[in-house]
Amino acid sequence: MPRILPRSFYARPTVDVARALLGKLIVHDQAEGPRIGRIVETEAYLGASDPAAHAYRGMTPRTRVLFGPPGHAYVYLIYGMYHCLNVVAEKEGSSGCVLIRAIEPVENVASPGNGRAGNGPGKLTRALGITLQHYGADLTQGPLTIREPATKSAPFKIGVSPRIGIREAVDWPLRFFVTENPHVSRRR
DNA sequence: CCGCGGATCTTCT
DNA sequence: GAAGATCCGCGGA
Repeated sequence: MPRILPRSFYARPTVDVARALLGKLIVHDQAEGPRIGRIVETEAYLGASDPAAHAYRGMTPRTRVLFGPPGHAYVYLIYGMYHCLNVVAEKEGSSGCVLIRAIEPVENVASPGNGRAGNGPGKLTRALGITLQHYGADLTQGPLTIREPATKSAPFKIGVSPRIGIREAVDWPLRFFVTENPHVSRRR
């Protein structure tokens, strides 16, 4: 099995984690077998210094996990309908996190109908079976982990752009994606 | 192709 | 009580 990323991977600046997560594998073990997707798009949310971040206004019941140790999952429900998966970064006490915005299907990730399965933050959680029950899950052990691919993937270029769907700090270049990958989310 | 609105509900004010 | 780190389908051009 591919190697699980250690907690030290997440205990560094949020932007570094957001870039380093590109190409890594999200593995969700299920009874029927592991669902696996390759991360191809991320966004960095910097915490206390970032007006677009959920943690910007301080700790609430929802954002509690953001202030804890790195390498845990921050899952929340958006628009009453979709879940979004974030990875807690920085050392404990800081509240930076990385939103996973798109995956490339690798294993057991079904495409519904004609659309793609993982090209959007709400769609990839549905494809991987991630829900609020994964709030706070430790990504270095247990059924939900992030891993280094077993076989080295081909080198790729990282594209940078402003983040999508936010009202504050709209120009900050904190979205990162694998260039020319068809599973990156569509432009607005 | 583009823009608009509806779905749906938790969270915080 | 309103807004929200979304997505899809509809209608018009």
